[in-house]
Amino acid sequence: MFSFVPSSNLIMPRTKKYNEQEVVEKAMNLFWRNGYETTSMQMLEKEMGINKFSIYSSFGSKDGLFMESLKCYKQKLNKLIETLKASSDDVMGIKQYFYDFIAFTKVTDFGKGCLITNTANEIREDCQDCIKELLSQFTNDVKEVFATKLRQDTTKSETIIEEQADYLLISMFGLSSATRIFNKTQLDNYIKNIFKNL
Amino acid sequence: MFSFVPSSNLIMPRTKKYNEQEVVEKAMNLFWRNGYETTSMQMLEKEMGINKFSIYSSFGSKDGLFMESLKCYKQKLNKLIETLKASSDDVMGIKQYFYDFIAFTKVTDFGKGCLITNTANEIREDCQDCIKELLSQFTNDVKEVFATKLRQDTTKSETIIEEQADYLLISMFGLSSATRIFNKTQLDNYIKNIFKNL
DNA sequence: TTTTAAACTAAACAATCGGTTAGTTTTGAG
DNA sequence: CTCAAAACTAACCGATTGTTTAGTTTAAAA
Repeated sequence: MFSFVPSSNLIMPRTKKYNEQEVVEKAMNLFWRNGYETTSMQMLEKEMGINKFSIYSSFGSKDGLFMESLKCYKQKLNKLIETLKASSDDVMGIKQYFYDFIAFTKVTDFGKGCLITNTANEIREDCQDCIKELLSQFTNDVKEVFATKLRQDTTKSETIIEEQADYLLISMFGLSSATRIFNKTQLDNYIKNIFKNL
Repeated sequence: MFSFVPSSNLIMPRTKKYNEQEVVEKAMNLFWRNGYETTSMQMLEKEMGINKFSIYSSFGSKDGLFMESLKCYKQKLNKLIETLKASSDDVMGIKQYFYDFIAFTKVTDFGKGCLITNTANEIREDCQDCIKELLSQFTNDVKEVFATKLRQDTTKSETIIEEQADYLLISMFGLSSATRIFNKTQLDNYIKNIFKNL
């Protein structure tokens, strides 16, 4: 949750020099590149361009900032999902979503993978429930969108739909891992093969 | 590198109470479960059952211990590769390797993923070259074994071999990611679909 | 048994971690 | 203008990080 926003009838002595949405995006990118533990408050201060005090008054704690970063990440990812939902193509739409994800993770030569899966493993036990929850929520959403797309082919049984949706979902995990290591040609080739039997 | 081993003509006042191979394996498992940063020397002391001093005299630093853990991990992974090499099956042999990997990562209900890919993202920049090197070395090895297996089908062109080997390699990355999140049924289903189009 | 050097224990190291707080600056309502 | 309260700066907090070191124990060679 973001910091307290005063209502207009109270006096408002000073305005923030920074935009919380903007700085949280910078924090998100830092977590995405370096993971949770490796990203120190010092690094966050520098990257976000604001003081520690400001970070704490806006986000409460490092964990709080990280959670806000995850929300920010998820919002960006949701835009890709919305594009997929809006697409008139079914299987080809999903394929395009795979390509969109590569572009989304790209930094210079390689991608940053997926922020959630990147950090899910290293996070302390008391935060794991939260991130696991976020992850399962997200995977369910994506799988459902995949399934809806696949159902446009009415010749497919519901069992097959379920199976193929799971298959595509896990393939997405492979892709997100792979963006950090493999080049564009290899990734394109990977996607081509994934969709061969759909 | 392990600690100094004195030659037999020197006097040997006292023997180590622990076996370096054994304790490095315990360290490896801890890194595998928790990642690099989250795993503290304190946790390592407890898990390895030896004192900090002993860890430092044997492995020099936390980084040194981690590198040794990676080597240990790679050795275990190599055993799976050797099994695959020895197999008379070609594509089915690779499929079995996928199943073997799931069993390899399994802890209780879910898997631990791949130690290298789990930690590659969170590691500090000065260590990244090393782990990236290890990773690319490993991926090249695995890809070559896959390619050799695929070549047993002489109807396939070298272009197709190359393409399919890459495809299988990246699919392995997906699998390693997926072991941490998806259940056995979903993983089996995933593997089934991967091999459908080969 | 004596000797000696490595293995061990435990306390302490500086540095950094996430987080706080006292004090100053700023700004807009009254 | 005045002034109150939030935004800001910077120094500081205890705890924990990885690492070292002084001192003790131990076991094998002489």
